[in-house]
This record gives sequence, structure tokens and C-alpha cells, in this order.
Amino acid sequence: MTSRTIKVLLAEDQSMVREALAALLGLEDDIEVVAQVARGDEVLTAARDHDVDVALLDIEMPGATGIEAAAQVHKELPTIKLVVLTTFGRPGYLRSAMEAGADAFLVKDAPAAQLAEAVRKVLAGERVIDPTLAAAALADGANPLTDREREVLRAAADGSTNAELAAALHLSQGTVRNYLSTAIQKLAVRNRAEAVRIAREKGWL
Amino acid sequence: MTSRTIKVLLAEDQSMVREALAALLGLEDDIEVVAQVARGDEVLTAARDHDVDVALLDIEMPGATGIEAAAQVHKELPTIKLVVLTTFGRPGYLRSAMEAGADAFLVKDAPAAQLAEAVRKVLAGERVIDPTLAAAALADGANPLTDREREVLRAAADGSTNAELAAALHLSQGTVRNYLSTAIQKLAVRNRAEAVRIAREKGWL
DNA sequence: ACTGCCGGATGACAGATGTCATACGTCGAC
DNA sequence: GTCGACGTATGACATCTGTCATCCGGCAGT
Repeated sequence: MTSRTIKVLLAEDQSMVREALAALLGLEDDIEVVAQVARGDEVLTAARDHDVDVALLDIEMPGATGIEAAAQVHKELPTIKLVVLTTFGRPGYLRSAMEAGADAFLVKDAPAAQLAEAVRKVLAGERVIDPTLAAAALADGANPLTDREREVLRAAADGSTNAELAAALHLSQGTVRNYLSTAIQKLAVRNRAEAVRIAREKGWL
Repeated sequence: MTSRTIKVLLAEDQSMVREALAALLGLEDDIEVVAQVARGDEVLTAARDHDVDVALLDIEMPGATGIEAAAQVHKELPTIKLVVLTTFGRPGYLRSAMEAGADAFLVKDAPAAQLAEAVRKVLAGERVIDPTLAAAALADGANPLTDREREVLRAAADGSTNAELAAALHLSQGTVRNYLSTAIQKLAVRNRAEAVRIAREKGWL
């Protein structure tokens, strides 16, 4: 397997970016993009159908996030190496990606050369992560929110009122307020809007 | 000028995406990327220094938005054709881009082939806009918010409290609430969080 | 000169939100 | 088998937010 080309699956929802990344990887002699998908929930089947060495997964995708897709592939096809790619350098994303079995974590504002580099490195068994981001992830610690707090906060993110949240989540209004209150305190902020913002920034939402 | 290659300036903050787009355009025989910048406020000088035919501008950039950059270039170097590229198909963005003198407006989830197409078309004097988005822009009408309302809403977007907004904008708390109240009514929503969300979606923020 | 809109402000009021104490059942850890 | 964490709920309370009426000065249009 020394001289075979590396077969890459590319998952990214924005066509223009996806095809541009494919063009970029296509410039490398030892890399071949054998499949492209635009949705997280198409990654697993594409991976099964195409004898893939490395899957390159964007996080923000419809259907399923790249992290969810990574977890699926890691479970079913553990020999496939996983590179997670994202616009947002959120510490919590890095943590979840690693827990999902990712071998590399790249942010899109890193130099393009790192992409092909990462593909080669993960195939050689190395792990590739941004040291700055790794430090931030460790400094932040784990997500302090419970499942329910996170759900409520996520639902509250669009500006829904307590009554709407209660109805949507089958909870009492008081309970909704309790969850939001504890989330607000855990994140050390003053209202739900700030809580949403901070949780998003950290990648905890 | 029939057979000369088209000289393109590429402005996009995410290195990986920028270089990938450059690779994509580089595959076209008649197109050459002669300059790349990562900030909106570097577009004008780069355009002056490089004898550019077409500038390809992402909207979301540090320093200045692609729309602001487009306006600057349109004013100083009106012969340069302007293609505005964005992740978000927000009707208000299209409107502002057109007002800034843009010749084409593309969203990043359009097929990659449209990029080179658009470059050629604008150079031929055509305008390129997504018809769906154009319809949405016309249906939405113009931004109904006044300058002040927009400023206050933008400042409120991070979850700041009325007191903080008042201090930051040198207004009384009551005035802040009045502006937010009128914004909320104009956008036909129920609270500031929804107002922020809707204004963002429309590209009015 | 008048009208209307904008920026700015006040005060009063109703309703939404955030806090706190308290309670109960379930479940996993020790 | 007890303890702690979690999910869920209630009631009371203080504060924040959103609405409304009303006011003022400036400035653009007619």
C-alpha cells in the first residue's frame, strides 16, 4: 500500500466550497476524491459504497452534523480515517469530534496546504489538531450543561417564549424557566440570549 | 482583448476556502487569479496594484464586508467587474450588493461551475443573480428599520441588557426600549431575540 | 408655513423573565 | 442502601422587557 493513491470522501454542504476543495485535493498526485456528499446523513452509505481511505467531514451540514457522521463511520467502518473540518474553531466541537473518533480537526481558516497534509498524516496513523484550539478545549473543560438544559437552551435560541418552549418540549413553564436559570448560572451570564451566545461560541449547543 | 486571460482578484477570509476557490478557477484556461486577500479593507489597494478585470468578493470578512469593498472599488475603479459571493442567501445582502455596484451575486451553495460562468458573463457585460433570491429581495421590500433602530438591534444581538445598551450607545434606557419596541413591531415579532434573528435572516442587520 | 418622520426622552403599566426554596421520583455510584 | 445528580414541578418574588401615550427639536418635502 505504499504507492496507491489515497481515496477521499468529501462531505460539505456548500457545493461551491465542496467542489473547490475537491479541485484543491485533485492537484495532489497521491490523492483522489472518490465521492462527494452534501448531507451528513449520506456519509455512511457513501463510505460503504466507495472503498474510502479518508473521510473529510464538514461539521455544519443538513441531515446530520459531520461529528455525528464521524461517529457512525467510526463505528461501522473503523479503518476509515476521519478528518473533521469546520468554519468555527469552537473548543467544544474539537472535544466532540475527538470523542466521535476523529483523527484530525482542521479549521477552514488554516492554510490550504494543511488539508492534504492532514489527509496524509492521518493515513500514516498520526493525529492532527490545532494546538491553540486543543489548549482552549482543555481550558474550557467539558460542557457543564445537562442534556435537558442544552435542549431547552437550543430551543430558546430562536427567540421562542417560555410558553412556546414549554409546549414544544412538553414541560411546564416553570420547569423551562428553571432549566434556563441554571444554564444561565452555569455559563455565568445574565440572560438566555447571552447564554445562547456563549454556549454557541464554546460549541456546547 | 478577445483572447487575453481574465485577471481575477479573490477576497475571502478563510484561507482554505480562498485557496480552494483559487484552485478551482485555476482549472479554467481563460482565468487567472492574480491576487488574493483575506480582509475587506485590503481589497481596494490590491485592486489598484494588480490590473484586475474581475473582483470576487466574499461578504463576511474582517476589516470591511465584501459589500463595502465593492462600493469602494466601484467608486474608484469603475471598470472592474464585481462578483459578490456569500454563504448566506439573504435578500437584504443582494439588495445592498446591487446598490454597491455589484454585477453578480452568487451563493456558495450554487454549483461550482457557476463561478467561472459568472466571471465570464460579468466581463461580457451581463449581470448574474439568482432569480429565487431576486424574487425574495423584491418581495421583502426595503429594510424597514431606521439607522438607529438597526444600531440598537445590532448592539442587542449579543444579549446585552437595556442598561448596557443605553450606556454603550449614550441613550436613556427608555429610548433603547422604544427603539427595540418599534423594531419588534416593524418585523412583526414578539421580542428582541426574534427581531435579531429575523433581521439577520433578511440581511437587514 | 405646515406636515411628517426621525432622534431622543419620560412615565405608567402589563406581562415575561430570572431567582430561590422546596419537593418528589429515578437512577447510578460507592 | 444511602447519596448525589438529574428531570420535573410549584409558588413567590424581584426585575427586566415591551407597549403606549405623550412630549420636544430638527429637518425634508410640499
